[in-house]
Amino acid sequence: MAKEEIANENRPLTLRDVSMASGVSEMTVSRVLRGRGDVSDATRTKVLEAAKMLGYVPNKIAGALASQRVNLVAVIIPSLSNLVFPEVMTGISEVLDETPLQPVVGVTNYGPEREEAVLYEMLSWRPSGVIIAGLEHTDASRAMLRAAGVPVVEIMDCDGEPVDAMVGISHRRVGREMAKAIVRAGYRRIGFLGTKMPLDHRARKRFEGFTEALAKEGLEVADQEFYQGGSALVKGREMTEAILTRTPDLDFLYYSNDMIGAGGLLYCLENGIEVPGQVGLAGFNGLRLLDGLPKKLATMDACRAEIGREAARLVAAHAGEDSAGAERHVLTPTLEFGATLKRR
Amino acid sequence: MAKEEIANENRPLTLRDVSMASGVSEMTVSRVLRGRGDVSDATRTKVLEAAKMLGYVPNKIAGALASQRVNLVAVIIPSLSNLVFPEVMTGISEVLDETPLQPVVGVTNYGPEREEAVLYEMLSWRPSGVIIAGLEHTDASRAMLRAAGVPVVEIMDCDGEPVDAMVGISHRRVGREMAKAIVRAGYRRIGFLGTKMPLDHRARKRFEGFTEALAKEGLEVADQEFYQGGSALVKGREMTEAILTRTPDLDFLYYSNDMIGAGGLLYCLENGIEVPGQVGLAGFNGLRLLDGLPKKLATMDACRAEIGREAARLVAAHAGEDSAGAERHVLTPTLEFGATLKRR
DNA sequence: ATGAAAGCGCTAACAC
DNA sequence: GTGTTAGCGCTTTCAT
Repeated sequence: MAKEEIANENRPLTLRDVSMASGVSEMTVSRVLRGRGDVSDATRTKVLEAAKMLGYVPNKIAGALASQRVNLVAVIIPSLSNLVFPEVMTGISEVLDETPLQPVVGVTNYGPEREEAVLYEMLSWRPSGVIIAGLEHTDASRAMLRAAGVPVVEIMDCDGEPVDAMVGISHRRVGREMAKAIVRAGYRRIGFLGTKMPLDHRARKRFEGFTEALAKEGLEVADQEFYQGGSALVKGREMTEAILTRTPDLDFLYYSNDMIGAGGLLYCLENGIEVPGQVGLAGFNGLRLLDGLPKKLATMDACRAEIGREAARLVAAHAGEDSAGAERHVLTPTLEFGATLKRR
Repeated sequence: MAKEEIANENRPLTLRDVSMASGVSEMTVSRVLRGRGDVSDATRTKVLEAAKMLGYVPNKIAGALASQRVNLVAVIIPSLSNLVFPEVMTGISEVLDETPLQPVVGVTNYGPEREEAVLYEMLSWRPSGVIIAGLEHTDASRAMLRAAGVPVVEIMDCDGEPVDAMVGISHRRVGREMAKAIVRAGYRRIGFLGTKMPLDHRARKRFEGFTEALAKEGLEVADQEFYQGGSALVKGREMTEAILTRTPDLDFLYYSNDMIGAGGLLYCLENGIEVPGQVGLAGFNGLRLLDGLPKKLATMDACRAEIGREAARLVAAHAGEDSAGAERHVLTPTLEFGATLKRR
């Protein structure tokens, strides 16, 4: 009944409503609700009951404006459908769950302009920190990140200069290591299959590292194939068929991600191509999702969850400061031979 | 230089800074930046230049408090790793991109208490709408949704009573239709394989619909197997082996999702079990991700992207109102026979 | 077309 | 332990 008396108007409840319902000052109500400062048990109980009865939900907008504090961390990633990014998110959440901080996700679809817009939008909410994928951003984006006055952590990649802190792996190195392992295993006629996306800098760097290391061995990529969109598994099949038809003497196929690698693997198995004897295969990412395939694909782990965790730790550790202290964490992916790459 | 003079202190820029830099009142600066009201071209240019030079990013917290408007839509889902939810998100973004609204994601990990906490947190930012997965929520959550005073759309499911609007499919019906198709195709010894999760209400409803329809045909599930965690593809293999070992005369396996179904399919193919002659298989979801498998798995589409789009449309259409008009949109998934279910 | 004043709902800082 | 006062950075409203 008291409830109806008070909440009859259809406007959101405020601290004032709780204050009136409980007969306690707004300030004390605020203290109780935030668990700050000393409040007598009697008062606390009164307030809590009133708030619960009314169904009061605090207004964080007003709170944030008054306190100049926002417990949000902006997380900016290229895509959610890439599988890799949900795993990064999981790592981030894991760590932030132990703190008062909350992640808020923005998705750029691999568009630099879109990234700029998303970043602008998120910064306008004055988050306590920013975690952003990649080191390549527009000048305007970099300027915003620098001027944000909060910890900024660029993740996934470490081939380049971050604005503030950085947590990632070297994709150039991933490409190089894989090339070396392939050559060491005795393969010589090597094909590359990847995405067409010119904006996927990390895939590009892997390719560059790969060709560079091959060059050192006096080799070059014998043939290559690129795709865009569609089901990765299907594309992996199609590209594999195409490249092997065009260049039948290839003895190794390096895929820029595990999904297309899996498609290629299925194609080979179905067409009686012996793996890894006749043709060796390798991908990138270490997706657990694919664990149940007929053969385990050679790959290199992208350290996704760990990158998320470490980035979140950095932001949490530097929350309230104006930077993440320019820390640089370089993780080292391990090569998994699986059953598609000879162990030399 | 003017920049340094003004931005020397290390505090975020405000409208006032832009006002002083441009010699225009705060109010007019605000109008320019929001594109509201009549402002002369000369003034507009002056303001825009000043803002750009300073690198001013508006403070949405203050803006939201003053205008009592927040262009955020809370989207609450159980998980990001489920593959299904990123697709829903894609549908939502697609539609909201055409509006001033922005999605903000909260993840509950299938925990009702966690959902309650996430919802409370998001509502405290006073979003313009809420899109939330499922119809099952704690009493407190339902109370919050009812009291939110904004459009609320419950998605994915339509077997139950929504708080406000609802966009989804009937999982009971999905289970029933699949059972009917299986029986019609002549299968009689039917096994069920699914998640253990007692909190995945939609999986539970599919199972209920399935057994109910079988019962109408005088049949019951001959054996069942449940799993929890781990790689779904691997689990699919393991469970399939287990159930076929225990009950070798099964002639059909119904999986509660496509990933474990795919694992089962791979197991059967490798072990010389003829599909769909000796054993038929079916899953649920219609994941395009799996398109390149050796055989296409029978499944029913969950209409993920379309659900996202429709929910976003509803929220957008009712933005500013205090409900989404209790609309109910029931989508009808179609049965895809693939190559693992005989076409009767 | 532009400006001045008031206040959104909360919290910091300071009284008592 | 509790209350009072004064903003936080914007936008609304009303004046000019």
